[in-house]
Amino acid sequence: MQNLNIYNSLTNKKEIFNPLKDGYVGMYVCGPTVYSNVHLGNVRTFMSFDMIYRYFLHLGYKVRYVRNITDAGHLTDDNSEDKISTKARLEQLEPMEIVQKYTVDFHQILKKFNLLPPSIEPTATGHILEQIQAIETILKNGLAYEVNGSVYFDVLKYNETENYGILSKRKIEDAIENTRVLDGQSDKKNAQDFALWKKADPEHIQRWDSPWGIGFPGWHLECTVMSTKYLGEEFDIHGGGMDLKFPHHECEIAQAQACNHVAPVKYWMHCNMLTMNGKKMSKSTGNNILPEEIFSGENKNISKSYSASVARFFMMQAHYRSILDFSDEALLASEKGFNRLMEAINLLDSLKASATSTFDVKVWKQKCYDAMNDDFNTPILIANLFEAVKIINLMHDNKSTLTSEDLEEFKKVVFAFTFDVLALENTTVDNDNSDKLKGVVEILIGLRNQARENKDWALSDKIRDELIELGIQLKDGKEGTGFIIN
RNA sequence: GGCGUCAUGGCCGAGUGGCUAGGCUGGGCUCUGCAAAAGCUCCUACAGCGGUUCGAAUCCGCUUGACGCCUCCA
Repeated sequence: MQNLNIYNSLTNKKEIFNPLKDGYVGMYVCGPTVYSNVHLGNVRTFMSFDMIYRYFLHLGYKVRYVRNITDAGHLTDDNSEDKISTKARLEQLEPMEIVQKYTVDFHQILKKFNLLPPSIEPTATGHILEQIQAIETILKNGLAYEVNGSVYFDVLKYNETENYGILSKRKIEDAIENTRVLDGQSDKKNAQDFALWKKADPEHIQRWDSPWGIGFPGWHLECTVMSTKYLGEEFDIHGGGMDLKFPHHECEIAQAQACNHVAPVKYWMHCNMLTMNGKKMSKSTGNNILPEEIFSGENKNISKSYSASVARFFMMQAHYRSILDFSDEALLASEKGFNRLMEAINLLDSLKASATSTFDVKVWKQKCYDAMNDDFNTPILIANLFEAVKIINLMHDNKSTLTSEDLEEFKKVVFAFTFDVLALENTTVDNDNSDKLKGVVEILIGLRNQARENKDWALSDKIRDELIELGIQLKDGKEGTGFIIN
């Protein structure tokens, strides 16, 4: 197996991937908080890790991929109620109805973008007991304290022997200086302490019994507990959006260290933000676009609808660690490029082998792997796929050749990267009516060819132009006329 | 205010010292009855200023600008 380099946010360097156990990968990715519809920015992160998951599978690893559903615990701005409870009150539903509604939406959307389901998808509410046990352990280890029915993690105490800020590269002294002023009615000893367990006010709907009274778990604990339970005290990869790096992931490290006395994660991976109009997409600010709006075209930021595959291709054309700005213009360009790629792939099966090869398939194949092995560089991979497009078109025009052995290898690699790794779906292939539709188009092509032989250009052009209006484009080539249906 | 990231040609977007990224757009050519498609080809680059170096988009410093985190966020 070839060396795979991964950019580790913990060290800010690319490192050769060495799994804890040969041939196996344990990967945890922070999932959504299910109190509203996922927007395209959320989708980007999950799509990036789907690509990463798929590439590991392609390389032959056995992967346990855990992605949670956060269905409890995230507080709103006023710190009095969590987001799911707030939404439940607003929509007059049970919190679990809210959770169910948006979990179903989440799954449907990801399926449309062709994401594989994770191996395990645990929920926070399904792991309250484990969270209480973890809190007890942290209390026992002297790194948390109870105040008035709530339990807080003692960041300063932890920082005496460990490094709070190891991931986000913050110095706790700076944080203290900068937060000294805002001193509230908080029970916390220090502003940077975070809640492990919060006492529930009487009106709080989501509530569980605990050794410290009725309450609910803190918002960083679930990931620590669930990753430990399903992947062990140490595991290979932890991923999530860049915006979770601090405080969420920093707190996860602290909690895991406080419980198990080991660094939980070998490689931290962070996907960058999808922006729109230069600003981060976000649920709370409303600067976002929903997948359904992409599919329907009903959003003021786009001029037309786009397929999920085009959106996926658009995102795969940027590196996962780069900020990507969403725009109609960029989507239009991606759609054209995507169609060109798919049209070439549609020609692959009709290509004929020759006695010699004019193109080095082995070198090209290695370039594809080199791109992916360099921290999952999908834009470079796609550039290489466009080199393949050129070869396919040249072969189609009999201007380039491959031996049957090379051709088989070439097809295998093109298919593997396009469909298995990038997980693009060939929307240019037709649906159930295709055979009949194709037959009709073939008849029209025949009529047009007769007209052309008779130099009846008026008729031949009429057939061509009326077909194009229906979205059927004829392509005249040396070997006859082909067509694509858009 | 603190910490951090980024600034590439008309647009999107790769590239951690010397060698064509790629896609989209625009011009020219080949093919074609004419187009389209396809192929070939061309144009406009590395925010600004200074430094290191034989050589920098790539390293260092400063300036300007943008964004992210510091509160829930993928």
